[in-house]
Amino acid sequence: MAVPVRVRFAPSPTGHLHVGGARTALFNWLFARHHGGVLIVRIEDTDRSRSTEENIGHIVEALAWLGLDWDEGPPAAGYRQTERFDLYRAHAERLRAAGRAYYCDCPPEELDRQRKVAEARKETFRYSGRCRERGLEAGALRLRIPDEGETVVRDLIHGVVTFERQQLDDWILVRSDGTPTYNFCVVVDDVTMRITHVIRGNDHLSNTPKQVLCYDALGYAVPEFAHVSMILGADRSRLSKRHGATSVQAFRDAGVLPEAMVNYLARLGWSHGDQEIFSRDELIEHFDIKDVSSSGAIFDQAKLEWTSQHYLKTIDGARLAGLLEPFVRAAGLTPPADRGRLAAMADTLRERAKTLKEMAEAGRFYFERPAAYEPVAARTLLTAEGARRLQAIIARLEAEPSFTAGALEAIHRELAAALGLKLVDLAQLSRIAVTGRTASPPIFEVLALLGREESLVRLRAARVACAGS
RNA sequence: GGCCCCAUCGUCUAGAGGCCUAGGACACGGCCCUCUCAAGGCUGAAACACGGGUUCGAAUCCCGUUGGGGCCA
Repeated sequence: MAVPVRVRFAPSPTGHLHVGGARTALFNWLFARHHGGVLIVRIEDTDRSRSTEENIGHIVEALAWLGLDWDEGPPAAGYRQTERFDLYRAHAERLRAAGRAYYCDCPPEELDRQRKVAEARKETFRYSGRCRERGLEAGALRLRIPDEGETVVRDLIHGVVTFERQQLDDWILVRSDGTPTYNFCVVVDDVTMRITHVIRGNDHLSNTPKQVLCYDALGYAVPEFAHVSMILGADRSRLSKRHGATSVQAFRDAGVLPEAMVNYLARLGWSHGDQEIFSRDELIEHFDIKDVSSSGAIFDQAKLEWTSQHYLKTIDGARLAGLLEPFVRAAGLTPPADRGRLAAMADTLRERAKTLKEMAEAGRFYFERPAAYEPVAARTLLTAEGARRLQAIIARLEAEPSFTAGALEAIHRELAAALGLKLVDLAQLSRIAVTGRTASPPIFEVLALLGREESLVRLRAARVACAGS
């Protein structure tokens, strides 16, 4: 491998990290790691009005949460466009001195007028080139591009994409107020950072020929490009807030595991045979940019939840307990001080929840006594007869020395047989008494985890709550 | 409006001319398991946008149409 791979992820800090951005970052990261290359994070903050320090923090935090590390970039200095203006100015000057760029003082109103005329004639607007040979000393700096021929973009995902130069024009590198334009900054940055592969969103494909022309004018080799399709909402339009949660942070706060997010995002538009679940190492091993789909992909919340649940089911118990704890607190509950005990509780919950948030809610009864009983079930279960049955259960449990799930189940079974009932009759009674609900983890495990004392308190309370008692 | 990209089940996709009476996964239905709910197992329904070519043969190649998305401001 002659040239080491150098890729970059270049977010604009105008908001939280969007899942589309996260996927682009992931693909860059996977590409870099697969090839043993370097990933650079660059902050594109030239839009000062919308870029904030806070957002940079959010993006960095979200990347870290996803486990995507970078080799160059923040917090080191020099990786923000606002810190690189000297570089842009120097390159602009070089182009101007070499005659590859020239100043233009055409008033914007005139340009607008021409644009409207072109539009009315159903033509592509092109700058007339009026100032090309005027030798102006100031104004907006335009790139002089060849009039004829075509500019070809070789894309690793789309193949060869051809653009007629007739459709392109002498675009503005630096505005008359001295600020460099987006496309110019990107080229200068990618060149000076020695980027070998530009992996970015499909929305930039149309800008690429302009950039290629700029590389040419600067005398630099054009990098490889890979334009990744966009993530769409259910209506096939670009995924945005109105489609629901779109920021990585929102999914983190909902309690989706980072490995689930990474797995889901990787499989959205990329595949490796029929495999659905990939470990981080498998992703790195199998990832090939050529396998990335060229068509847009709809973000499917249901599949993300399935992926999330898969990881919840398989994650290490101790780690699960650690991750669950803040969600329990966020639900206004107090988790047990004993982490092992929390892990045991989480163990009974893990295949019943799609997110950590759901898990905390589903396990609410572990941390507090039921404040109420599910009304419909209470009406049929917590009756005078229910009270008698509860009393029978209580009597047996009071005498039971071994409070294990196995023993508790045996007790319920024996009692049911003795009373001429089915196990479900007593199990549901205990369940609503202890959890307040009709659905919960296996009730005997719940009782065992709660312990004799707490279980009995709740069973007695339910007996008292029975109608006619 | 011009240019560019895209098009296999509802969704993510496998498929790189014969292996396809189109496979997997999510979601959905049924059955089984079962103390509830889940999870799990089995199973069902569900797609090559349309029209032309090329070829002995096309989901796969070419052209067009339609539809969607993006860029330009």
